[in-house]
Amino acid sequence: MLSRKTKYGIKALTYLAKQENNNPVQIATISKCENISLKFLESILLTLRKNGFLGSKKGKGGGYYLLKDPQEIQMTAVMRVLEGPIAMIPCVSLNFYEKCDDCPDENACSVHKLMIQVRDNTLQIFRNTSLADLCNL
Amino acid sequence: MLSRKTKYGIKALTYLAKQENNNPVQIATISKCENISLKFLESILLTLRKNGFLGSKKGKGGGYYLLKDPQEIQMTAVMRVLEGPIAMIPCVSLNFYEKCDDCPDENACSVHKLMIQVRDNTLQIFRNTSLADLCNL
DNA sequence: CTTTAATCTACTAATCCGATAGGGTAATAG
DNA sequence: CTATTACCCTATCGGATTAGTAGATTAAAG
Repeated sequence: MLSRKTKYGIKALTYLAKQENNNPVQIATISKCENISLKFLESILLTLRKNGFLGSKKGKGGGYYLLKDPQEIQMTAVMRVLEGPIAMIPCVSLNFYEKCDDCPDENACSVHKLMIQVRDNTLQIFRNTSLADLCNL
Repeated sequence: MLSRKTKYGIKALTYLAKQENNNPVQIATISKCENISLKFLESILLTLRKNGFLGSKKGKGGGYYLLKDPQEIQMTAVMRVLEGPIAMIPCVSLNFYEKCDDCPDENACSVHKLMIQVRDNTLQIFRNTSLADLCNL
């Protein structure tokens, strides 16, 4: 399941990408327009800033704004920052790999092989989709 | 993330499918061979039985056995029973649909459109994979 | 009929994680 | 200086996951 965090994060990024200019937008504005809990959105935008997606400006006229061109923002990067692993199980994760404690041999595991297929397919979709694509779709 | 329940369930099904004959196999046997907590596995096999995948036999010489040919068991069915929705978000789920409370218009939602693609791809993999395929892979 | 080997059922518990709320701090514009 | 806004820390609440415990039920074997 996709967490609300990721869902809200993507929605917020989309909102920012749709702005005409790249002026700072207040958290409260996004919160209202997208029906997202203000405090929750606050923490989400913070992580997006710390991971290089967003810039921020404090005080009057402040807010958040995109740091990169929406076309340069791959969904793989967004997903990994907000949701964590893209794979459904750690033993097939590229960036969050972890061995299963019950599997003596990964290559003999039926679940492993199945989930590698799912991962590869999902990965391809996210790689081929940028934030700009999301706005146009 | 794939739950342990699903992972163990698939492993157990695979184990049963690999048996020469279709004689009942005890929970304890599967539990030991696949390193799965006995009581947890017990409840998983129970749900698989209640959903028509497995038969059971009580008493001496009892255990669980497959009710269908492994080739007839689609991974979509297994996933839906054990894991629940295949989609990453309820608003794009075929069998577990639920409207998002924050979305006034689904068709305008960027997350929605993205997740439909992921769902379709994942679904295709699960549809094209049977329990027999898992054993051979 | 008794023993034994299994599944079945129900209750409980620990742990973790998602989601959200509260309150205070820091920076910035006017 | 004051209002505005992002920043940061903490606590909480609920629900799902992953088991563990105790006993009931059923069926086969002798």
